Amino acid sequence: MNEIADLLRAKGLKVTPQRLAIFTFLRYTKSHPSAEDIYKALMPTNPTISLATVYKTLDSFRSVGLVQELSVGNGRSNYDATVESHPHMVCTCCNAIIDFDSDLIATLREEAALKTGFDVAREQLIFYGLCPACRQASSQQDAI
Amino acid sequence: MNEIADLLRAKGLKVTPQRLAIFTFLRYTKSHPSAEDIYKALMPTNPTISLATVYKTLDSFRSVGLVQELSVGNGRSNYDATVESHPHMVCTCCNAIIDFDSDLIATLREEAALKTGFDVAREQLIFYGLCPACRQASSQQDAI
DNA sequence: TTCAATGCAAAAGTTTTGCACCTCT
DNA sequence: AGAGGTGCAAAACTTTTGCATTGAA
Repeated sequence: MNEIADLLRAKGLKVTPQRLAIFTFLRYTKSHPSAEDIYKALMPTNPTISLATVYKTLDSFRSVGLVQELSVGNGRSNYDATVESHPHMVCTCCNAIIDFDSDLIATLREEAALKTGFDVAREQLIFYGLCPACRQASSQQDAI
Repeated sequence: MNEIADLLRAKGLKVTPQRLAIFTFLRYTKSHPSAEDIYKALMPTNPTISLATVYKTLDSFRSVGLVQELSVGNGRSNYDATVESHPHMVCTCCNAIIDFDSDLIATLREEAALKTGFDVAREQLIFYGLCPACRQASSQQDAI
């Protein structure tokens, strides 16, 4: 009946209202929220949730492979319920983080293993630039 | 005469003993140190240096393009005096960070721009895995 | 001389931890 | 009933900031 509860149970995690809320939120957003973003988003509907629980839960999820933790260099972690390896694009103006796909990842990973001698387990490919909206805003700014 | 002093001056930065020490250290290490690593490494020879100065200096260096700041997900920033875009390999066991090169970066960056519509300015490509030494150590561990 | 850099201490921000209580299984 | 999860407060860590002093140009 409850798909998300089954997913948690399948990973050996107890099903709690907090975990359901956090995972459901992450599953249905594309915003790559931080722990605090998640906490604030869930406050209205889950008034007793605590930030510490959000952190602990995200760590549990990460260690069983239900979410991916990103370090885009903003001093905090951002979370993504899409766990398949994929690159991210970060807007240096509005801080948006968006997903995209690339067929080059496998090749790059092989090259990395070959050139370094490491066993490569995963990767984090992050691109930085201006999103279309911010580019337009800044070019209008230039025209003033 | 002093190549590094000239480099700083060329970027419009005042030349101070602290800046010379920090940049020289970064230039001649391959270890991708954190601010605190740098502070500790310079303490013996520069007993009055402060951690705040290290942070401020690294930020100055970064903003004029003398160093690159990395976020490999260990909760702090690591610094690299090689500013050309290149991927990094991180050992999840001993935390070593090593550089390597790839000709695929330009292609990947083009693909990123095309697929997302962003103006891409830079990227950070980080691979995680086991270095040869740690792999050997862990396989010996397995054999016990 | 002037303006920027330094160093100290305090503050800010994120994440972790200890512990008592609660609740899934 | 028992193992594990939650929530609170405190602590730990990294980084930033304010400000008086120092030092480079």
